[in-house]
Amino acid sequence: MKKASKANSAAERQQEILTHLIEVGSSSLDDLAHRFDVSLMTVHRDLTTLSLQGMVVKHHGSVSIHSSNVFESNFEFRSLLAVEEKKRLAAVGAQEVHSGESVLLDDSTTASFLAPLLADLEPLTVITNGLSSIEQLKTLPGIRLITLGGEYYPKFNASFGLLCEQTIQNLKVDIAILSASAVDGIEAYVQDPAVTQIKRAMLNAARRTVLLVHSGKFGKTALHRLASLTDFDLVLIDHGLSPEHQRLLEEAGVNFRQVE
Amino acid sequence: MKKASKANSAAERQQEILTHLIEVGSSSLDDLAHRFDVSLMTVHRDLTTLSLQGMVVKHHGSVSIHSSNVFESNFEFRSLLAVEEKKRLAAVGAQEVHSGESVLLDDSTTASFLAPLLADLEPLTVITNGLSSIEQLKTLPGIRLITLGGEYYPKFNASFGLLCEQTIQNLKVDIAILSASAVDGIEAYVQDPAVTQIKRAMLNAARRTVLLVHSGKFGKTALHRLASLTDFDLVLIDHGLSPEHQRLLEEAGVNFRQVE
DNA sequence: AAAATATAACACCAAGGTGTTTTAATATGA
DNA sequence: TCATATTAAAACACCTTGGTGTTATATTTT
Repeated sequence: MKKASKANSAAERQQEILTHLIEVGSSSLDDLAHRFDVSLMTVHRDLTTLSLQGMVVKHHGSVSIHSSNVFESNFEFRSLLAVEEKKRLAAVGAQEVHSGESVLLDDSTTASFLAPLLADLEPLTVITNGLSSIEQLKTLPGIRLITLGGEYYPKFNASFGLLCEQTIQNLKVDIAILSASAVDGIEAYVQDPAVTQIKRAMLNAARRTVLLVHSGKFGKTALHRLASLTDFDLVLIDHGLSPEHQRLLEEAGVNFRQVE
Repeated sequence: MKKASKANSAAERQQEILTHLIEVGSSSLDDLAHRFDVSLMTVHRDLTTLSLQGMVVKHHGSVSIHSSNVFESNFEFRSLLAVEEKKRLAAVGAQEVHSGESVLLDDSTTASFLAPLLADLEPLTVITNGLSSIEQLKTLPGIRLITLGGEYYPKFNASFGLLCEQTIQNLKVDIAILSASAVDGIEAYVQDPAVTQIKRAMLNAARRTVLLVHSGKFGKTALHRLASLTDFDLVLIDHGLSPEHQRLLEEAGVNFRQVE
């Protein structure tokens, strides 16, 4: 069991509690107090804060994460999942980008982890519709940032729609780095039609395409098919991929690499 | 002389000190200590903080603002000037917007003050290229937010360029609310060509147009002519406008109003 | 009604911010 | 160049604030 690291601030502990709750679904207050080594009162206070933010729901003596469908696809929610794996994927993905190139990043959390790693590669042109990436890139000197506009979706913290698609159609970039919601067989899937539309446009606008995908997304499916893995020039996956899936990819001729 | 209002936090006082320094250019540490009613030591500490941020430069016994040309046109810099007047202008400007309409906001600091005031007017569609406005609007429920993409300019914390212009040309909105860098006679001027281009496109895309302009900008000029004040359906100015300018506007038939 | 859980009230503690005093560094004038 | 005055920095103590735990009171469950 992961020992709860000593939180040095209230906000941090609340984040840790939330992460823990996402993993286990729900918990008793007693257990949380013991696990994070604070009093019951403090747990109460933390959970009240989290529930005011709409992150959890309190019952009598227990809490559970607030898992409406809406929430589960929230940017804030997704950004808490498998953070370490995504960061490693992003780190390896960043190595595919070379100084002087133009890079297209999608709205995924994985891409937003990649953004700050591009600082060293200046001069560089980065194009993205993700607000999180934009916020990080705007502070980096030497990076030319092109923002993609469109209709803003809070669920993804990014802009989509016709306006966005048309803009992308006017671009041609060196490399596009995307993620996907699910992979079944050698097909990549995405939940939302608006997101699918933009990712497709991005793929068409790039000379090289890279897919970053967490192994936990394999064997699942989502509503919209984005592309085959063979359509990508490179697919990066973390080390948790099952042997069957590995064999499948090899047989299909997918150019993939497992990081670490 | 404006009495320095009691700051309730260190960061706030540092902001106030910076604002003061922007107004007066430079000052002795003694004067600052007296003016803000703190000890010399605290002034030292505040100024060290500000100089580490590159905002001011310390000399022996005095400070001056770090006024490179770059800095003077920075978004952060401009956003400190005449904050109160701009907020009042924004408040009155917000009254021109009606529930259910579509609103175009430019990249100005004045417009960014207007953004949070739109929360009550839902349902509402807001379209802007200013990151500051976007950040504020994205948290408001009931507001449909359309972001305008393009090449990001750190100087204005917003996106401009051909991509942005083309996007705007595909839009038609109820009302556009803009600001300008300077007004000479009845002509409104803007410093930067990229900004001018986008503001012009915004004017063309709107049925009603409103200009928010601080009285301190009258009698000055800037590189690019944006439009005549008569081209705007309404011009809002704070109460500091000189009688000569008032007469000039009246004679020219400008539909203007002085707030408060 | 009794047990369990939630909230409120209060006291305590740690951290950051401030002022005073002391010491170091820098500028000024002969 | 040196002595002196002025300013900067360091050290320390005080105060305020936000966070925490304990105890007491209220609420909910069973």
